[in-house]
Amino acid sequence: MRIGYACLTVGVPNTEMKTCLIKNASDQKLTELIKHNLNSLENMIDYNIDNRVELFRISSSLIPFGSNPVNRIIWWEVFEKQLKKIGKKIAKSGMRVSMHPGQYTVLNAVDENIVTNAIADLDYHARIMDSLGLSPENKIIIHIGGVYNDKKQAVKRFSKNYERLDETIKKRLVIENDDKSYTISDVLDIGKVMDIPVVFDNLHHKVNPSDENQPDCYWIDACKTTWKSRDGQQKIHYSQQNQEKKAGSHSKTIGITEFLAFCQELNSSDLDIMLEVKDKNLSAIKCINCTTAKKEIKRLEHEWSKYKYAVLERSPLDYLEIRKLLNNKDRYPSIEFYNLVESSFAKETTIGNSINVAQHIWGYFRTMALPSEKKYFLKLLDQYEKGEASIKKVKKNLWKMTVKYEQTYLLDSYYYVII
DNA sequence: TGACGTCAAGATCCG
DNA sequence: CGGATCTTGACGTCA
Repeated sequence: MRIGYACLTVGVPNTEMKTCLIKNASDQKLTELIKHNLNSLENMIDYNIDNRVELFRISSSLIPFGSNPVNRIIWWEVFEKQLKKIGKKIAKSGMRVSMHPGQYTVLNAVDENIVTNAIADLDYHARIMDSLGLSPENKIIIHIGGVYNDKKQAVKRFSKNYERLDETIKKRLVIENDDKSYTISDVLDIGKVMDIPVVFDNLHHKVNPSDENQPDCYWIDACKTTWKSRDGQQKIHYSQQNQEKKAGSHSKTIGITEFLAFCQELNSSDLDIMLEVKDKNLSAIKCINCTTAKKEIKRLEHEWSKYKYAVLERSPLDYLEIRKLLNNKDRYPSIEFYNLVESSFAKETTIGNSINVAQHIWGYFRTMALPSEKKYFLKLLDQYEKGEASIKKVKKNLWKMTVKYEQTYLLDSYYYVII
C-alpha cells in the first residue's frame, strides 16, 4: 500500500508554486515562473524521497497557463534537462505520480470550444508526464463532466470525445466519481465499457451515492477489475469530511482512527491511497507511519521533533504525555502518538502557553542574538501579552531568527506551519 | 447572476 | 515604506 498527498508540500521551504495574472504573462515572466516551479517540484520530490512518500500528485499549475495560447514557451525543450532529471528521481525512487485537471476541464461539454480547450488541457498534462519520461502507470485523473439535462447523451459525448484523444493521453487517463453528477456506478459503467481505469473517491461517494447501497469496500473491489497490469496498482482517493464546513469539504487533517477503520474494512491492501486533505504531507506521513511494516521508533521521534512546539502551545499535558509515550524505545506506539497530537490540536492555544513556547524557542538564539534583536523580540512578546500584537507576528519574527541563525532543528518545526 | 473550489497575485489599507 | 488583510483571477456548470 502506498499513501500520498496532492499538489503542495506544507512546511517545507522553496516548494511554492508561482503564477501570474494572464495580462502579465510575457514570455520572460512565464519562463521565470516555470523555472521557479520546476525547482519547487524537484524540492517536493526530494522531500518525498527523504520522507518515504511514494505517491504524489503534481500540481496542474506547474506550468502557468500550460494549455492557454498565451503561453508560447516551448518549456518541454527549454527545460528538458531538468524535467528528465526530476523524472529520473521519481522513477528511481519507486515513486508514483499523477495529475488531476480541475473541475473546469470538461471533456463532454456541448460547446465545441470548451471541448477543444479540454483536449488541449489533457495534452498539456500528458506532455508533462511524457517530458518527465514517466511510464503509463503515472495517471491523469478526470471527472466525466456535466449532465446538461440528459445524462445519456452526456455520457455518449464523453465516449465520443475520449476517442479523439491522443494515445499518450489515453494510456494515462483515469476517471473518477464526483460529488454532484456522476456516481461511482455511473463511472464504473463507463470505465468497464470503454476500458478506462476507475478511481473511487470515498467522500464524493458519501455526498453523491449510487442508488445501489453498498459499503466502500464493495465499490473498491468493483473498481479493481478496471485496473489492468499496464495501469499499475489500483488507486483510490480518500478524504474525510470537515465538520465545520459543507458536505464534501476536505478535513484539515486525517483523523487516524477513522482512517485505520477504513483500512480495516478493505479486502486487500494492494492499493494506492491518495489523500485529499488540507495538511497534505503531514497527514500522508501520519498515515504511512501508522500502516508501515517498518516499526522504527526513530520515525516517531522525528515526527515528534516537528510537532512538539505546536503541541506544547495547545496542551502542556498532552506534551508531557507524548514524551512519556516515546520513552520506551522498544515500542512503536504510532496510533497513540498521533491520537495525542490530534487531541492537542483540538484544543485552543492560550496566551500563557504561547508566550511560554515563544520564550522556549527564543532560547535557541539567546547566545547569538544581537541586543537589538533581543529588544525587538521582548517588545513583541510584551505587545502580544497585552493583546496589541498577534501571535502570527511573534512567530514570523522567530522564523526570521530561525533562518538567520540556521537552527536546522527548528526549520522543520510545524510550530510555524500550524497557527 | 452568483456560488462553487483553489491558491497565490494584486490591490488596498494601516501604522 | 513594509507588513497585514482583503479582493480578484482563471476555469465551466448549474440553480
